[in-house]
Amino acid sequence: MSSEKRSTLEDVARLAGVSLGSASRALSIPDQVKPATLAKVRHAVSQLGYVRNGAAQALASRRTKMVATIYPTLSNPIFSVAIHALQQTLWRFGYQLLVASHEYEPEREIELLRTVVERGVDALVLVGTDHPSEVFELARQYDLPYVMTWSIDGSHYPHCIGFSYHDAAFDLASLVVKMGHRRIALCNGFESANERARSRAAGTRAALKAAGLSLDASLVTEQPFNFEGGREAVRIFLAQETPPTVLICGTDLQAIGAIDECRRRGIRVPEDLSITGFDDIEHAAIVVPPLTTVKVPTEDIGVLAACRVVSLLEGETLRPAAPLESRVIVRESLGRAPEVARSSLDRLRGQT
Amino acid sequence: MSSEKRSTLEDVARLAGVSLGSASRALSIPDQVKPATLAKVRHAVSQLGYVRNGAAQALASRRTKMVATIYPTLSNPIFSVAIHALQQTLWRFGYQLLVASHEYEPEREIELLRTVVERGVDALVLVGTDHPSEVFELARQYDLPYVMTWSIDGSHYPHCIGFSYHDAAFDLASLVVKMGHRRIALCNGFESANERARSRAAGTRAALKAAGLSLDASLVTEQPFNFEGGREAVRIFLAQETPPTVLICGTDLQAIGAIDECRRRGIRVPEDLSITGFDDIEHAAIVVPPLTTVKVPTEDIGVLAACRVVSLLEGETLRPAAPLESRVIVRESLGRAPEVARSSLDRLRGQT
DNA sequence: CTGAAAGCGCTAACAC
DNA sequence: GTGTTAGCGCTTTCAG
Repeated sequence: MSSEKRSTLEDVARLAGVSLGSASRALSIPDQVKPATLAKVRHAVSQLGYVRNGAAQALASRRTKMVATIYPTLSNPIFSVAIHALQQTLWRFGYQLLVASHEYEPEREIELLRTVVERGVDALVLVGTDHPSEVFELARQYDLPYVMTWSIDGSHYPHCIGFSYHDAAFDLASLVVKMGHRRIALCNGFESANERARSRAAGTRAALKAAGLSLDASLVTEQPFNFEGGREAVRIFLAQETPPTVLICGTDLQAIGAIDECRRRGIRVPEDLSITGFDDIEHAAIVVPPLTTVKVPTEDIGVLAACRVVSLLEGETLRPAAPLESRVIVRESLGRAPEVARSSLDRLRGQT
Repeated sequence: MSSEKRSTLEDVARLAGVSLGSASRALSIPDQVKPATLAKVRHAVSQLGYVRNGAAQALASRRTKMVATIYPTLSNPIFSVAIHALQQTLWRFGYQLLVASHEYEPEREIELLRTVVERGVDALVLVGTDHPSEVFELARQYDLPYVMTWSIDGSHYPHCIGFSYHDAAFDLASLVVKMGHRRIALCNGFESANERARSRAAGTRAALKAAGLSLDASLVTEQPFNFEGGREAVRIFLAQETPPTVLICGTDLQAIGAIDECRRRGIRVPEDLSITGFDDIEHAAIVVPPLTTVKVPTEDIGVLAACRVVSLLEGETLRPAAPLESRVIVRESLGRAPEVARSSLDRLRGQT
């Protein structure tokens, strides 16, 4: 139990009166050793408080039992929930999770990946399909299996766990149109290096087009995926000659920020301006007014990505996974488009 | 740039025409090799696309350049922000962060720690001071330096980065008292294995005592640190004969849940019931009504913990850190205690 | 400043 | 089933 120095497998073997090899096997493939040996080894292990040396194991076996995931940010609850699910599930299979985040900077993603490769991981879980080519080169060079999460789109990557942002956005925008909105604004995230943002925009545009509408260029903005991004969008669009009647946001975080900005300015949601979100974070149901948004399969993404990674690591060949479901959640932040002149808003804004 | 198999330091040395040892030094202690050698090695490295093998390095040097942190949960934004700061800062010093969460189960914390030790980490960042004794035993046995975060209390651990939950709670409760409240309810987290929850309760009690008041046992509940916990507290306390006029919550998450529950029930905040939070997450300012809470030094905790860990790892001897600051943030969710009979509430509840 | 060489602790053939 | 042994790729003395 005590032992000043960390004891080694050799100590265990000696104490158990077996060879190094048997001791090793007893620990990693217990059903290939005689029960008696197993018992002796186990006893010695607990007596010495022995703990494997991961580095040595990794060096000799060429597997670290670690998988890395590189996320845009941990500050969006949607991501922390998925990461948690990922971690729990990997853990259950005996794998550790190395988490890193690049805060939406492609350069940093490469750096992180490089470090993580150097540290030694058996596989990668990436967010989205749009990555610098260096990412794929590194993965190939060290033949690291990788699974991509969140997005399932036209890209033909073998292992994607996610849903169609295009379709989800399409469904939501269709509802917006159905509510009578014609002057529709979009607060998206930055589309470069983010196929989810692009798919969302595309899905939105497709829905408008299906209704004979289109997205006015002056009613689209790219903002950070946080409260402030949504606030800024409200400021931008409400300063316009003819403000929109609805603001479609790329994330709930933006939408909640937008709602807050409206409250501060005395803009009523949804009477003066409807607002929609995306993700259905827990807060979406609580904010006032509750947010109309798209529920995405956050938890499942984490769990299924973990399962797939493990399968890949165990050498299974898997066919592409089916897309998961997303669903529009109707709450109060989306209302009918005002039929008449936007009198109250105009009043608030002082002059037209 | 290509190379089918991962190249080794030996390949680099050969290509550079130097010895293995020199190549190794060139990479880790560049200013102890002749510039010419350095250049040759660097060139070979980039030519081969060489990346160190972390496991081998760890095995030989007995340092992994990884630190692990074990958090209660990632679902509280206060934690994900701190973790992000921790990670960024460690990264800057060349360390990787291994993140794990135990969801407030002490048993799991031990398991996680064991795995993390086995994997090999150079140091630990723990949350709070209250941990199963196994945690300390393991840390000692593998002499892993550790720093404890968030809480600074009477416990005499050498490396704590945080603030006094007791004092923070004291300040907040003092304000509550000053606002005229006498019937005060506390929705705390589970106090076992959580000295932060205990300190908060103690601080609250101390403030009441200083005002000649005390916390009625029937007005204290332990709930999970999430929305639902706050909701439940509202249900419990409002069902009472004489409901409280204020609900002090252990986290903003609980407070926001409580506010939501009130809204659903038509209880006005703060007119019928005042509510306070703790943490000052970004949402606290946005919820309606905005939350009176305690701002805690989230970011600093991450950054300073990282710095301290690195210092320890580099062999510096540090004296205990000074406590960080917390500050009461006054917003609208805390109002004056109603002077008169709680007529409106009573009406809502049907009968007294 | 550099080269040679001895491990770090474990796994994975390979014989027995 | 079990013991033996040769590395895994790197760091780190120790001479020179």
